[in-house]
Amino acid sequence: EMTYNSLVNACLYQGLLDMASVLFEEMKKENHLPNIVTYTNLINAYGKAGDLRNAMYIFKEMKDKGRVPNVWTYNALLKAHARRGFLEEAYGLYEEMECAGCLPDLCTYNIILDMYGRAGCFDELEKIYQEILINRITPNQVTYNTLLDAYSKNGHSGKALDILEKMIKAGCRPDVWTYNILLTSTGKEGNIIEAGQLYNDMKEAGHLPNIVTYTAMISIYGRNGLIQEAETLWMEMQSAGCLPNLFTYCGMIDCYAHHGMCKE
RNA sequence: UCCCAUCUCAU
Repeated sequence: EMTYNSLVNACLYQGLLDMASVLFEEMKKENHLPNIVTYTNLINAYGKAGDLRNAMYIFKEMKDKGRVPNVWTYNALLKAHARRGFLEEAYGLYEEMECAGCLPDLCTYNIILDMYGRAGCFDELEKIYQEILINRITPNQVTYNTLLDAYSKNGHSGKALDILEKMIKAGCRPDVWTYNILLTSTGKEGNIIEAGQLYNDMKEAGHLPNIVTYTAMISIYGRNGLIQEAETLWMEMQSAGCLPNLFTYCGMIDCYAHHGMCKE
């Protein structure tokens, strides 16, 4: 039974959802009851795949079999709905968890904040943020990054700066994600110099750029015809031991394609 | 109050 749980979870960890579900079914046929971690991981995997139907099915099944969903389970299901844009359903789950005696944690709130941010529902977002404070939960880096991303993506750069200030005042150090969010939105607004400045600030603050940073910067330069700069970063990235991924290649190819350099 | 799973960024 422990072996089955481990096998299913190992498959999920490797992204082998199909294999995991085969083992999961086999496990049940042999009358082993999957544990809550296994159920939660499966819900997560289906959620990531955008497969709400199966995520919900697993959730129902676990309840039928007497496994009691915990915060992690609800968070997984919540995120699955949030990412598909099912705001009402997600909020329903949030209320359901309260009824089930399952207290929302900061992850729960972060997921909901992210959901409203993506949807551009700022009134709801503010309401949730207040709820966090009322419940005397201390926002963490993820919370601030989520808020920053929500506001800066929607053109509210002034509000985003307020958040950043709040974050720092609260003693929460901006991390790589924070910088990535800031430089991406700054670049999209056409402030290329400022984006480059943020990139330098980040390094000076002792943060190593990651693949997301490089991809964002390369794309910013590429969109603005600064091919040299994009190429320089491309090489800098490799010498830093950071390998380009599909996102990075797309950024670089776009850069060349939009400036009549198809050969490259 | 053993161990394992959940939240935010780039094309």
